[in-house]
Amino acid sequence: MSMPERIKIVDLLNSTETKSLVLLKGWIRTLRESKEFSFIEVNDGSCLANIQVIVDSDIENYTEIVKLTTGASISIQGELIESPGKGQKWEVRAKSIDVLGVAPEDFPLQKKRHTDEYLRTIAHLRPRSNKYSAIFRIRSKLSFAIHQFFQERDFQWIHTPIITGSDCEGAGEMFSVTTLDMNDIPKKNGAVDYEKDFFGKEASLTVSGQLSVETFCLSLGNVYTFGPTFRSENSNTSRHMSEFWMIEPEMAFADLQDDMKLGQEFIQYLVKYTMDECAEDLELFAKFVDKNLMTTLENIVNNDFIRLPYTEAVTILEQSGKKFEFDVAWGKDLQSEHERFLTEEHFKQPVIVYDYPKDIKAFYMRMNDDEKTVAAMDILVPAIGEIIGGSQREERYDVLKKRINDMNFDEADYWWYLDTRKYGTAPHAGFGLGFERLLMLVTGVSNIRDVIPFPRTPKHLEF
RNA sequence: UCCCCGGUAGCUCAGUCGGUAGAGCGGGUGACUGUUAAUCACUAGGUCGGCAGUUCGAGCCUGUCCCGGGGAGCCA
Repeated sequence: MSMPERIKIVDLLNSTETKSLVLLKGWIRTLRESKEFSFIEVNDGSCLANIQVIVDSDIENYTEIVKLTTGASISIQGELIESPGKGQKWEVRAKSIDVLGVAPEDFPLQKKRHTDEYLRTIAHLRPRSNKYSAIFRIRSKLSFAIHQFFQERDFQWIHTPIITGSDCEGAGEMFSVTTLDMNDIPKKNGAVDYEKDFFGKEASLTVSGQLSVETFCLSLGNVYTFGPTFRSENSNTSRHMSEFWMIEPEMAFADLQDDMKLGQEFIQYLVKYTMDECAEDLELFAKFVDKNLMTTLENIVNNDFIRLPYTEAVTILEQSGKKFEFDVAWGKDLQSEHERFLTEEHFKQPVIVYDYPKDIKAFYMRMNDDEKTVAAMDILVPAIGEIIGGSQREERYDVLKKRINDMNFDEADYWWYLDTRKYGTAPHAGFGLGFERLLMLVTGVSNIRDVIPFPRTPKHLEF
């Protein structure tokens, strides 16, 4: 018989019939040895479950095989049969096994639960564990679901630039991009002479694709970005990273109500998608990471989000009788503890707070008729807090120009942004959703560093 | 950046009043033989985060630095 093609373990486990000859390859998760025959559990990353391989002692390299340890990679040819043992439907009776790569005794992953902190120090090996392989399969599936959601609704995916010369993105501290010799920086009148730099001007990594994507919104209609985003804030929390992925939809001829509707539908779609398409992986999180996970997810999918004007949110907080570390007052931004009270204790479900005081929000948000608030909205979810921040954008040329001047920004920096309002302006709205925060919501994982392959945070650039 | 907690074997942790180091898992060796994080026996394995100090004596007390975690701010 000729060498069969490699079959993935997920396909073996979903098999409906026995197979006389299969070829599978993977990494040993555990090996139970005896003199006459042994059990090897093999995982190839195609699914959470392992397949059990039976090795009879009469195969030629038996003594070599039984000395293998967790982590070794092997190639197995054998027969797929119904398992006579309990606990699994199928198993493979090996005819021959080739060792592809051994794993010496200092292999850092063991057949037991490790802490997330430890696994973070071996981020190159952690996807070989059950929990992390599940996270990264879900991450991949959800990335696809994001495109599917928007493509089904005729949103165009726009690739906004990673390197920006715009110092007006205004969403946080930026990383510089330069080819200047840091040991010999050219100066002009005491300041860095950026004319000598690669782009001939100061350049940075993007903190948001929003301003760029707005120009496409006002031409292609409904658009979105999905890509990496960089912020050099010195944030040391379980919810922030220096490099993360963000989704920013932007809808033409849309107002804040449309924006809130889209935000809710988007989150519900993605949660539902995970429940339907990643059920086996999700079960691991419901069992070992967050016992209430399925209840939380079902609550999100089955109920409309609460829509709450900022002013009413302040009233609720003031009348709650709850002692907060930070005072609640109209005009002040809601603190984490306030947001958590609203979504976790008071409503016990996602809450959309909207119409915030203008002084605590960005210049591009649309001024409401009361001249005191802007058409902004934040979607708050239990355990994470803010997962979406969005707004209807100021489309009125004069009003936008005045806001830019009132905030002492240089109008010249915003010439192309203002142009979009000068020529055929139109109402539009959008939001930003942190992809990793969504993954935290869906999996119950409590530290954002554990839902991205190699986290970048202040003072951490390993791997 | 600020506040709090922690750092002991490869991993997870215990360590009493300050008297010089322990367990489980993992590794090795053997037994068992349809197991399921198998089980049983034996065995190897330590700069107690670094440096300085107090003390006859420090894993334990003091100072300082490094690292990790939780919370806050900034936000997604």
